[in-house]
Amino acid sequence: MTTRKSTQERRREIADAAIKIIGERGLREFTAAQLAREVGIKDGTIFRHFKDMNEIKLAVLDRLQELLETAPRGIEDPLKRLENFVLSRLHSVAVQPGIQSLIFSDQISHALGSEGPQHIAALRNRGRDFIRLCLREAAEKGLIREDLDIEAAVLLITGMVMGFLFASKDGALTEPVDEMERRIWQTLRSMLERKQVTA
Amino acid sequence: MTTRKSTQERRREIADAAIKIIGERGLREFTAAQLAREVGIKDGTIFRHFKDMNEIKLAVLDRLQELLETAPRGIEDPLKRLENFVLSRLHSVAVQPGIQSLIFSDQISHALGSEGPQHIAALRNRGRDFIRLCLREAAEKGLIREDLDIEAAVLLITGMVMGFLFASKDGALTEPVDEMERRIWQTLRSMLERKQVTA
Amino acid sequence: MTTRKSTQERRREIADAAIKIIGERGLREFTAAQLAREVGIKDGTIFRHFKDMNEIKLAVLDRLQELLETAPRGIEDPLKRLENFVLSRLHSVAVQPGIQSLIFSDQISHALGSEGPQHIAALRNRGRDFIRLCLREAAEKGLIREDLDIEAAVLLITGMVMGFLFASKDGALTEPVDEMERRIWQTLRSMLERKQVTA
Amino acid sequence: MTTRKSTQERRREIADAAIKIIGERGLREFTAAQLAREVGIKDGTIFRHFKDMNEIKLAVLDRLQELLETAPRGIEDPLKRLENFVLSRLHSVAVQPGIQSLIFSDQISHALGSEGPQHIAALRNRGRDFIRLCLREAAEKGLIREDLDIEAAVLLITGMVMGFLFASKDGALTEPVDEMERRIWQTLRSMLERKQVTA
DNA sequence: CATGAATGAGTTTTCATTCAT
DNA sequence: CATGAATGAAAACTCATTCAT
Repeated sequence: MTTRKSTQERRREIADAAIKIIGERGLREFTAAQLAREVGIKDGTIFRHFKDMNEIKLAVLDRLQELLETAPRGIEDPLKRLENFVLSRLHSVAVQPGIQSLIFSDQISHALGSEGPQHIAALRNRGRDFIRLCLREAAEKGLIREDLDIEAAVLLITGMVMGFLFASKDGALTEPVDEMERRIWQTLRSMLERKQVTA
Repeated sequence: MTTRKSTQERRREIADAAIKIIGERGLREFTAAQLAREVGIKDGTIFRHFKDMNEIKLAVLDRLQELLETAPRGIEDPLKRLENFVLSRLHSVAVQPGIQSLIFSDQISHALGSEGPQHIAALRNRGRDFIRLCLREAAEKGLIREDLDIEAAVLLITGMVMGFLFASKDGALTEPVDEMERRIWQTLRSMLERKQVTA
Repeated sequence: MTTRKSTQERRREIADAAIKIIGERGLREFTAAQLAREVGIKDGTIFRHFKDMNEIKLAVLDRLQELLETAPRGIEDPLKRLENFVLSRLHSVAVQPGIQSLIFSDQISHALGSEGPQHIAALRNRGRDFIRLCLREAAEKGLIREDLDIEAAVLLITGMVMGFLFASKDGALTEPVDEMERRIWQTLRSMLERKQVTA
Repeated sequence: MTTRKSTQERRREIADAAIKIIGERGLREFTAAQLAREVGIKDGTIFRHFKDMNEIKLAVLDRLQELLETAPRGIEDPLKRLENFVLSRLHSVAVQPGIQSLIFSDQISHALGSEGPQHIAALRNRGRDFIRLCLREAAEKGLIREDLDIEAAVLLITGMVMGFLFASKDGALTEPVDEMERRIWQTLRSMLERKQVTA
């Protein structure tokens, strides 16, 4: 009955199980036993694939990084690139809330110990950097209003994803998720726009 | 050596210690022993003041509610009311990051068990309701652009606080905190504004 | 709201509460807190009246002795005396099962520590002695069959009370309690009787 | 130093240790730590073999049932069957007093919680049922006196075992145990007998 | 590679007891 | 005489981790 798999496979399985558990049930349930049950092996076996729990947390971090590496490239128009990025994040909130939830909670951050905050900060900074770059390019090309405070806008855009995430978690959305996704982008869009357009 | 205090005092001390610990060190460190050490009593003594850990979590919830009950009232201008609210939240992020952090993480939510999400959702919904009311009133009075999508704006504003919170946690602020606070509100402000003004 | 009573009164109250608790809920519930609640005082106060829990157990023993001191005296006919004794025990089983239950369980015995078994044995021996004396006198007076094995009969009679006690606890009585009481004595009676009588 | 045994073995060891401890030292000593010491493992290890203490109590119940399943079958003569049964119980009192002691104390009953009394009652009722059946058959076959009150006799016989049990515990036996066993059955026997026989 | 038994350190909680008020 | 806060020790579990098989 025992399914034998390579360590490589098992490592991914375990990391994914960890993400699922932490995201859905919180850090308190993130135990070797739960992990093992989720993967379908016995708890002792976990440590054949990972030295200790800390190594698993690091693997989780790596996995998250992979899963988030969806920043669109190769699109000419910076605003279009931003739109893709934002919509993809908003969509991932609706589709796999666990992951986004994980990134914007302090759970792993704390779990990882002293280096945790740095790791997680780095992860989040990638998103900020991407947004900042898009905005700068758009500003240079005159695609957005000149007086836009780019730094504030970066915070606003990253925050919006969170606002959407928590609202959907709390059941506080007054409209269907997919409609809301569009409307959020619309609102954001009109904020960035050159005023003249609407004059 | 023994410091004797009333149960009432101890309960508050313990609840505050809980907030501090969860906010700063995460749920994993939220144990009777840590709580006791923080307060300066023995761990068994905790349970002379609280029936069990769950009761402590509920006390934390109450305390959070108290700390957040700062929604400004009595101000005529809805936009001014909103400004006060947003600035106070932004400021509290800078001053006592633990609390805001707590509200926008799933930590207590999970800790509180099955009813946790509801409790926390209710807490967060208050903020949303307040913002929604301000925006509606402002819209009626013609103080903001007519085509503003109020629901999207609610998410955007709540999210902004989070965006600021996480950016400051991550050391991702390019400017000093207090300046950033002002700039964020400015940016938000100009977004809500009637377009004609800038025509 | 506090009722102040003399230590003497409190001691009896506490001992009675102890009997009630141990009899009805078992030794595991016999704690200072439960005792205090039953009596209507706070747990610390228990130790103003008793040095420690052990002293309470000894008081329980004394109280049991008192409650059992109902061995009838002054009746001429030894068989009548025995009848009174047996019926009174059987009746007490029905009326206050806790006490009898206590005497025939090892609960206090164990609770009292190393001297417990002796104390309890002494208590139970009194009943045996009483029965033995009645039977001997009856034998001498030719009121019971000559070939009766008195020692065996003593065990049989004491056991019968237990048989009745446990049957009534287990809901294993096929007839109403009071009828059963009579029938048991009848059966016992006919066993002791001289055979000639029924020839 | 570590002795490794199968869970199956350990479960039996632990259940037996539980019977020994409860029987000899009482429920208060029935703790995971004592159990572990008796078996020679660490206390936490207990819970690798049993979910919790309650599961151990249930195992004790099962084990008791096994140990008591000695009701003789296949003997034609109902009185002979009864004799075997009674003598075997009396004997087990002398040989392994802990077990009988356990069945006629409220200890496990209370320990098992709300369902405890039922479980234990069921266990005791088996004995009663067996005795009742023997007596009924004997009555039908005219082997015992016609006027015998069967229900009273059932109580009397079960009680007798207890009477013997407690007397031997209390050191109240005036004769050697094995002689007493015989004499008790004799006395009982003569009680059941048809009167005519002795006329 | 996987299991299943064992462990040590920790967790929450209970409890007898002390003592300042 | 009574309370209410505090304590130390022990209870019942839990959990990461080790290792013989």
